[in-house]
Amino acid sequence: MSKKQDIMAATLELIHEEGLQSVTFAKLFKRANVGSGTIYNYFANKEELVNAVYKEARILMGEHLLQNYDPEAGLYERFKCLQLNRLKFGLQFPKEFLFIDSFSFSPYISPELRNMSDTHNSGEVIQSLIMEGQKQGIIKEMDSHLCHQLIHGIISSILKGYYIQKYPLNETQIQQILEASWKAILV
Amino acid sequence: MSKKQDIMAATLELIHEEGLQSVTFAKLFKRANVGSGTIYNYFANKEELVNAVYKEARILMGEHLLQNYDPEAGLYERFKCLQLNRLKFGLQFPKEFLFIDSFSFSPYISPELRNMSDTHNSGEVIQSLIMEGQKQGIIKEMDSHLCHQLIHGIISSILKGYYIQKYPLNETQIQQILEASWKAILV
Amino acid sequence: MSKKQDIMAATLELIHEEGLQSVTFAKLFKRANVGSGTIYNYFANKEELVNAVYKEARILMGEHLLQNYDPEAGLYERFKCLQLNRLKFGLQFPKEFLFIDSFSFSPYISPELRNMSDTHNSGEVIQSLIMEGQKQGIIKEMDSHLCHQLIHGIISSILKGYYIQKYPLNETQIQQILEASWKAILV
Amino acid sequence: MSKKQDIMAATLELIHEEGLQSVTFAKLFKRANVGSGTIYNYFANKEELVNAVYKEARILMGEHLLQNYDPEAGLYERFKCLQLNRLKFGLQFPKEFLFIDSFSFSPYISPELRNMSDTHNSGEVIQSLIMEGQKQGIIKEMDSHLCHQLIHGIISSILKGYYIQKYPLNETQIQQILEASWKAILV
DNA sequence: CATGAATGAGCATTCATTCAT
DNA sequence: AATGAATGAATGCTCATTCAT
Repeated sequence: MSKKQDIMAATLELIHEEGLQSVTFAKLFKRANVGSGTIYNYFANKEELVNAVYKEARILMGEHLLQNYDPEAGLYERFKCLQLNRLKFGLQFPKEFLFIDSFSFSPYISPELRNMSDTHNSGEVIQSLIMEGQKQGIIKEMDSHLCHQLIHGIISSILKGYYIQKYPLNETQIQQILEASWKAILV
Repeated sequence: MSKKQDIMAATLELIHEEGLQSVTFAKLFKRANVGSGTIYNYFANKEELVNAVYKEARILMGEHLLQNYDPEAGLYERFKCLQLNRLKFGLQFPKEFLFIDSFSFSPYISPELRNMSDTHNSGEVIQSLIMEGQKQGIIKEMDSHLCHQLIHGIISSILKGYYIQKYPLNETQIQQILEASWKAILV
Repeated sequence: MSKKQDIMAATLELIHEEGLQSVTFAKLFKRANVGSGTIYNYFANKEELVNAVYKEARILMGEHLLQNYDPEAGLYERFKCLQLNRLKFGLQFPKEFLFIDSFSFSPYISPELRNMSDTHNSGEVIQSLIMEGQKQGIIKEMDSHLCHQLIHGIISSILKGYYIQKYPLNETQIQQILEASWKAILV
Repeated sequence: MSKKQDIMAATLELIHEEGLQSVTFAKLFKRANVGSGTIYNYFANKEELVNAVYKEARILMGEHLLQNYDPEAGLYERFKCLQLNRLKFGLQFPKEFLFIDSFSFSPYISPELRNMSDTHNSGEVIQSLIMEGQKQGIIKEMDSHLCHQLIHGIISSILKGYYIQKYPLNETQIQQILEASWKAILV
């Protein structure tokens, strides 16, 4: 692995373990096993580093959100696929998921980055799915952003409870969550 | 207002505006209009101060969560009351709500404080409401903590979207959210 | 005991226990059981307080150095009396002795105070005793201040070793010390 | 000279001039001509710095105490050599001598360091010299630590008087002191 | 590219001192 | 006379950043 990747991996780990506020460069260099000046060959400063880590995590998430997505499938099938992909991403990449969740509203992340469209524009896919459902009279008429936020919020919240071991998340629970989030927005 | 309250109010404001990591004592003293040593008459260090602010916010929230709660009312009525109280608390006290939301899983907050039971134990009220509904065959059988997390998560997520002005939250939207969170957990 | 004496006693105790550099007013007020402003009714600042404590210790020592001194006694008798008084003072008042020993050369103590003549001028008594012995050909001819310093130094040094329990100091040892210091300055 | 040595030299100077209690980092950095953070590349904190300076001074003293010491020489010759070495060390290195003298009983110096054996164990050499003299019936029978303390005390005390210019210390005085300290412990 | 000693602005915290009560 | 909350200059220390090697 390159020095650059060592540094970014160490950054993500440390933020996950201790929170951004206690991630010092001293800890970072020790963890990444690089000299203290090395980072400045790759990043102009701490903020750029954190933003790069954020961007990488967003790209990774974007790659997962549309996996196995079949635009030809039924509305419910497509909905379930999107929700499941998000949930599975959170289960597989907890550090990345939490990092994105925490920093998406942080002033530390540049606005352009925060609003970047995920690979393949998964955000727009969800939005149009919602509007399509509403046109068909299946999904309740409401502000599509509100609706979007609602179903994302369920996944985020469930994952956070899982991370702190409030409950297990096996196949049964996962199906319950997908159904619940679907029923929440039906007419 | 006492100096102690000045300090705590300034702390909450600054955390809301810039995040904990950029709350320096210099900013704090300027905002609270006190001398730099004054805080140490009330708090041993920064961590104790933040914990005190957290505790106060939790107490405030606890006072709101069970307002107008009628234990004799119907299941749905009681559910709506609890969800509405939480939503209204978030609307009325955005700083306190976000602070609690962000720090409830932070190592900065002492475990005892994090697990404090809210005034009147609103948490238990919700848990038993869920179990009551499950016994009656109204609410879907699932891990009650999962169910609890799910309905809280909807409120939190919706509020965060509102705070960054993704959509308005007036009476129509509020009713939609209450219904959506209810339908999500029905059988 | 008056507040003023409480403060001075606490000061001496704390200097003895932890050294001047770690004697803070906070510790002082706690130990003396007075309010933090009280000291300023008696002393303008910390330096004045320490100087007052020094002066009191010097006065106390001065009162002991000439006890039972018989100007009519023989030279050796008088010498032994002076040395014994100094030694006994150190044994009876270790805090005062060490405090005087440490601060006699410190810039913290005002020059006037450092050079104060002890009650009854015990310093001059010793100096003239030395010169008298030199005139009689009993005490070696040398700078009288050097001689004075030499015999004082023996007592100081022996006491410091005793304080840290290097050896006991009972009647046998005391007699050995008096003899040793006497022999040191004989012709 | 390296930065580390610059810092240690400045520390010793400042302690000598103003006492430990007034050695602030601000003064230290100015005197040593280094940046304020530089010290932390070498010492974890102020206490470690002072201890390092103490250790260096002790090592320097240890190197001087046994200079020209001839184990085959007569008892008096050896005694004079040891006393003279100590006295000359104090004359040549007043800062180091006073620093060691003041801090040897201070809680600021770690116990391990305080009890370090000087290079070549000069302490043990003196102890065995005393015991040898006692066996031969030349030196008075007394606790050997007491005896040791007595002859060291004379040198320390004389040096302190010299430092504040109470008297000169040229060849005549030095010989008087060596004789006096020898006579003090004879039978 | 990679390093790490050196830096100094900025930080949390301490503490002698003041002053209204 | 006695108090202690309030103060802010000063302190020890941290840490992102620079730069000569």
